Amino acid sequence: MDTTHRTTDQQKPAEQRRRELLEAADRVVLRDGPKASMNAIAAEAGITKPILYRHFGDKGGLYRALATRHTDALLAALRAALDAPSDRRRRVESTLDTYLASIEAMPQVYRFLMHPAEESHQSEQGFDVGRHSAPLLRRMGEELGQVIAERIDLGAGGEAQARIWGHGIVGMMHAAGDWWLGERPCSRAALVTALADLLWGRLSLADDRPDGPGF
Amino acid sequence: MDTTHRTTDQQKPAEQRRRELLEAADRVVLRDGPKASMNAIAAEAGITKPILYRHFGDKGGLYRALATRHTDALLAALRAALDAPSDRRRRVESTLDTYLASIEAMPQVYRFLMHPAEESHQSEQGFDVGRHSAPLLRRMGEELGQVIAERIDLGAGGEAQARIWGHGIVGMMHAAGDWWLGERPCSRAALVTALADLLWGRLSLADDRPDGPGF
DNA sequence: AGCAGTACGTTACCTTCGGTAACATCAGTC
DNA sequence: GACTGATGTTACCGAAGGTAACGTACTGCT
Repeated sequence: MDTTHRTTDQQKPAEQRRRELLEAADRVVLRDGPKASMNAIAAEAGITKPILYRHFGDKGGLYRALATRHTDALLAALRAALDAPSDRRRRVESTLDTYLASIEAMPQVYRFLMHPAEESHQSEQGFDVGRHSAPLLRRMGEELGQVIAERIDLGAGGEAQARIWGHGIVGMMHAAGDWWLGERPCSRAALVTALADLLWGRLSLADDRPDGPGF
Repeated sequence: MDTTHRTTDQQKPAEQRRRELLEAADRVVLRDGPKASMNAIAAEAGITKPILYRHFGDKGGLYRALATRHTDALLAALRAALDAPSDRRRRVESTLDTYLASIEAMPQVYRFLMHPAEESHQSEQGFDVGRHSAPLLRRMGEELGQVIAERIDLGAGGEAQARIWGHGIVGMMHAAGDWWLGERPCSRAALVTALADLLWGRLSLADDRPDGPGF
């Protein structure tokens, strides 16, 4: 009963502490890349491992908390772009550009979220991100599908179609963005235009090459 | 000099042995999922760890060899679908269906290739696949981009655009397929049609919902 | 004042895994 | 018969995730 007093007194510092730990983890991940170990994170936070485990349960818990911070921000930005008051094409381009700008702005975070042990030459035991990146993409796909279903009249079976498109478009965005971030073969604007063109059916409209059968 | 005799005598069994080991690894991966350990694979092959390391260098090497077997088959199937003698839409649908049929036929292999430690409740140290799934998607994206560039006349800057589209389409296919494989929300044919429709620009052609602004 | 509870923190340890060194064995060659 | 080279073994290392046991400071209660 009277524990409420104590707990409320402690809960604020607890949340605060949690935030500090997450920020420390963030710093380590940004510095050491995805091969950051629990020991390293604990050291950066000025504490030791068991505290991390008391706060986050296991490594997955820490990662989940860490990922949520970033993915929430990304999702909010995407929702804003999706809700902007302009025509459909512009909104698609704006959404694509928002996503690409985000991953361009924080490539370290992005790589951590999406690609586990990228540059670890020894003992490739990084954060097991493959298990968590999928949920992120799923979330984005589901949300986009929902937006499509809400906004566009696709007739019978439109909701199913909208979900498929949501996941498909997110996957397209993700794969193209990932490749682009690695090779930087063109400007962001060019990539956005090309992807929007693809979504706008230019693949079906382009002429065949004269020398061979059409694709 | 005369070592040639010996080496030729040994090289055939060596290749054979390698195949046996790969098949054993395959079995373990299919059975134990992605949490298969080198010890488990060696045990399944009836040998011990160091032999695996002599054959494949490190875990990445084993995985690469293992992945190559499957991805080569997949890529060959995709190439065949891409080269079929029919119109562009049919070929796109056929390629999508080939990919989806492949991952549907061997979901275990697919999950192993794409998702690391999916269902490991303890010590999530699986094959570090996130590092290798990307290269597979990259390869597919590059190949598709090349095919698009070869077959379709996209005017100036067409090659860059074709590469973007290649990676984008592969990403779309992959993400939608991954989601579909997990939830099975519809038939394969329906998924193929929906994705082909998306690629054919139906997103830009559909009407807005009457009650809200257009997407 | 003295006591119980609770969160914080540490050291020391366990297990598992990837990876390797050292040694043993059996084939064919000179 | 000694030599070479591949195949196989046992035993081990280091690093990682994760945990148990213990100590400590602060709190409110009696």
